[in-house]
Amino acid sequence: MAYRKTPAEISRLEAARERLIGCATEVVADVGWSQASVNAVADAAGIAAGSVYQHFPSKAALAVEVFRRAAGREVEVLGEVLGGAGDPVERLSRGVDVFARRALENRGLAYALLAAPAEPAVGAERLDFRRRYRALFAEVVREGVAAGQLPPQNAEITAAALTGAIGEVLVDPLAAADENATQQLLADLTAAALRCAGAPTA
Amino acid sequence: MAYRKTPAEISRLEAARERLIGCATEVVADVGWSQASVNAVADAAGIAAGSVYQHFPSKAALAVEVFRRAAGREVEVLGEVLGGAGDPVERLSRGVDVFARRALENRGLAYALLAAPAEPAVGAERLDFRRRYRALFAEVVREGVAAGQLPPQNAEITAAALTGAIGEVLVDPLAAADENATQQLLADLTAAALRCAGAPTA
DNA sequence: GTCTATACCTAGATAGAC
DNA sequence: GTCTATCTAGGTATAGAC
Repeated sequence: MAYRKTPAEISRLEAARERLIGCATEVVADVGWSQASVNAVADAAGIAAGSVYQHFPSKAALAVEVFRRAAGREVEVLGEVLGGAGDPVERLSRGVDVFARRALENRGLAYALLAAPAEPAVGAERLDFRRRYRALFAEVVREGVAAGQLPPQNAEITAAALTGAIGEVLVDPLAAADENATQQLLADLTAAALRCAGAPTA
Repeated sequence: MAYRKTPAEISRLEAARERLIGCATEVVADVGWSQASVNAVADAAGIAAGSVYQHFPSKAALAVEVFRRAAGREVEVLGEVLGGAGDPVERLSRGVDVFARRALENRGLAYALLAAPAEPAVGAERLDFRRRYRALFAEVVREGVAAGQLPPQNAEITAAALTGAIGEVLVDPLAAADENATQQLLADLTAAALRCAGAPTA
């Protein structure tokens, strides 16, 4: 009788847990937090509802983990683009484009991350991550101001406007049905974002 | 035995209904939709939970009425400012200021209207009203473009950015603790909004 | 018409068999 | 470890007394 779990046992458990998180993410992207009951998630993962509690102490804990994984990826990608090569305005432009593009490519998940009704624990995470998005935008705006590329401004407010604008576009279910519309939408959104930061219009 | 309600009866019923809506609005502004149970609302109104159903067929119907009243007031006020006197850029500036100011003055209600988790019926109303806000902003932006005061742009996207920026500011619980901070916040927000629409910076 | 009491449903969580 | 069955809590809605 083993007093510790063997490496094989651990990795199997890890795998099951990861699988559960992945399935839960799909369910949430598909039907939203409010419809993602423990039963629905367990069904999607092909396990019994009770078994979920082998991996997470509560539904809220699973939901938070799902949120953190997905939102964390977005913060990472956005951070790389905004902190990457090029002058601040170029990076801002690419950042808005990338953020919006990724969201439009996975609307269900983007909506769940940005706006969909969720339990308080997830709501708290959301506030935290929105602050992170805004902090990333704010930093590049500050750099642009420092470099003389952008006029003096409250970078935090501008960052909030950028985050809000992108979110608002996604919330509208009518937006961007086809590929051409998406391209135009991204162009218009990027233009509005650059104006918002005070960048000279092209 | 009267076959019809007397005027006195009707007005008493109306009054009770209005009172219920008012109390429900306060509860929602105070604790949010998710915590505004029928019991909580009935308690606030000083009636029994069951009596709520004398005035509304369901909790959802009451919630929708609460939302419509409150959101309708905001649309009306915003519409008057944006459609009032002055050139388009002036009106836009005042509109952003008024919208944000009213929201900051009643944060609980503003949060409930703009962002707080809510049941699907309320969520649908919210989408509808956000579109109305955006339509109002978009109209004045179009007028500004037509008048040559603003550069050519997608007015819908700009309007979404304005709505989103204001909403984003409100969601952050850290913002505007004191009066001075509120004034600065409004100034910064208005400046960002005007830049977003391409108005010449002051 | 309003209250009290309760039925009923949904959904999260648990216990014990296998 | 996973499943089945069950318990429980919270909240909407209803029934019947007053």
